[in-house]
Amino acid sequence: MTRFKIDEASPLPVYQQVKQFIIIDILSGRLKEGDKLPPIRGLAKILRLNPNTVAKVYYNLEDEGFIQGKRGSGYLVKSQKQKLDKIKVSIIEDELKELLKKAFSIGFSKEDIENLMRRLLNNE
Amino acid sequence: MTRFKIDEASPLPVYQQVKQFIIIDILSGRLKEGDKLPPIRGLAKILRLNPNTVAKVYYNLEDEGFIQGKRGSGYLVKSQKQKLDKIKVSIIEDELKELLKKAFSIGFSKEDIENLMRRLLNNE
Amino acid sequence: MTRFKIDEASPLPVYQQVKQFIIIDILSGRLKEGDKLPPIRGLAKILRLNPNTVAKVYYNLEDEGFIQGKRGSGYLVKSQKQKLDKIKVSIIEDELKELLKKAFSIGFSKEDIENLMRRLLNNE
Amino acid sequence: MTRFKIDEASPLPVYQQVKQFIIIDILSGRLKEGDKLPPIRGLAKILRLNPNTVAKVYYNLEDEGFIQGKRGSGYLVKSQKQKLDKIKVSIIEDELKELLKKAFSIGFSKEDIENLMRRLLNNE
DNA sequence: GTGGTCTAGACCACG
DNA sequence: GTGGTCTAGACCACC
Repeated sequence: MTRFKIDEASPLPVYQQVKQFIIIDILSGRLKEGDKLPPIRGLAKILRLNPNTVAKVYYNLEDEGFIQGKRGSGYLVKSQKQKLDKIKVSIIEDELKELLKKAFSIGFSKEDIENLMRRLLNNE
Repeated sequence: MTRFKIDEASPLPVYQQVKQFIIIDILSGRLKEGDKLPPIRGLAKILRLNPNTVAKVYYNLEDEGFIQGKRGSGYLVKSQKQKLDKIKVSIIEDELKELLKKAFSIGFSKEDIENLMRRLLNNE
Repeated sequence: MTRFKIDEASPLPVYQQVKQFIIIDILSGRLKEGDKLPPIRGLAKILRLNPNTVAKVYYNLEDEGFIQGKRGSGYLVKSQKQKLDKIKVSIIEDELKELLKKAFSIGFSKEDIENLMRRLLNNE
Repeated sequence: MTRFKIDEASPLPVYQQVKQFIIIDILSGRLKEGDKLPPIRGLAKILRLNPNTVAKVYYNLEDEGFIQGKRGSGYLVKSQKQKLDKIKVSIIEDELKELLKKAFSIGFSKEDIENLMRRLLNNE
């Protein structure tokens, strides 16, 4: 469960990476509503991070409504199934929009993008 | 020329934002080989930034081969036409790959993505 | 009897919430001198709490003189009628003083408060 | 500016106390839109706290929309004047409602409360 | 000089 | 055993 690798070289701060991994686990359904997250200190040990760093991840996720801390008994996955699909689509859609905007602004045509997309989707 | 807005709230550092804008201007052809970039202090004043910040952008762009500083006469756009197309494609391709990876990992199917893409390309 | 809801999200610890509810029951007269409190394990089961948590509540209430534990026969409500009115007033008075202090410090006038008070007292 | 005293004995965590003080300063107008907050390390030194503790306060206030961090140049007060009155009223109103609820539930009458209020408002 | 991230580790409240 | 708070101090990115 929650098996992932920290990229030391990444410009993205460690705590953001861990946060991303957990969000993806929730959105993909690998972590379901009511599931218990690993304890802060436990996860910290596994990832060889300082407990404070993992705590920061959990605070963040709680702020954003993905998980819910319970005094003395850990964190549970909170998000309601109905909302998940909407979140998923909007995350991807927003990023894709940005990317298209950028592509157009540097001179890509609609066809260029369609071709690139087709190539990527069929190659991997 | 080079008219853009800094997003104070963005997690992207200011100097990265400015750098992005200039690269896009070059890749799009709005800034052509040999064009003179605005002087550091001038651009800094327009954008209400510290000159150090703009200087950092120019050093970066010079490092990456987009522009060329000339003692006493400012910075000129440098890049050779042949390279531009390659750069353009690889920038967009890399980001698109990342995005697709993410989409798949949270459960999108190939069809989901094709549908989303079609919708975005036709709507705006 | 003693029917209440724990607010998991509250910053107030669970045991404090339970304690508050019982004190209010005593001050309001719903629990009278000599009444028997539910057994620790029984109340814990009803509230879906750890018995330790309920035990802590009872120890606290005993410390503060509201109830009295009797070996083998549970806890009884203890407090003497004379004291109750004084306690009631001082609890409310202390909290109200704090609130007024706060209101004044952020710029409320005496009239603002009187108006707010009137509105609340007549509306609900 | 921002002159306050930490209550070591308070059950309220230090960082919450500092946060409260700053919010009150903003709501009262002592800190106005655009004002610069003391640097994290500076305030930490004055209050004899660890910089991390003050940083937590600032992160919190930023989350709640009261202030806005600017990379490398500190935090500014953000909140828009129009909103302030609304926030002020709702903070006090919510707390007052809770208090009245409690008072009624332990047997206070409307008159009891009006009398208490009158006494407090005229005494101090 | 300023904030952002991270580590190491202590102490306490809660369940 | 679990999270919450706090300290001390390091290192880096940004302005």
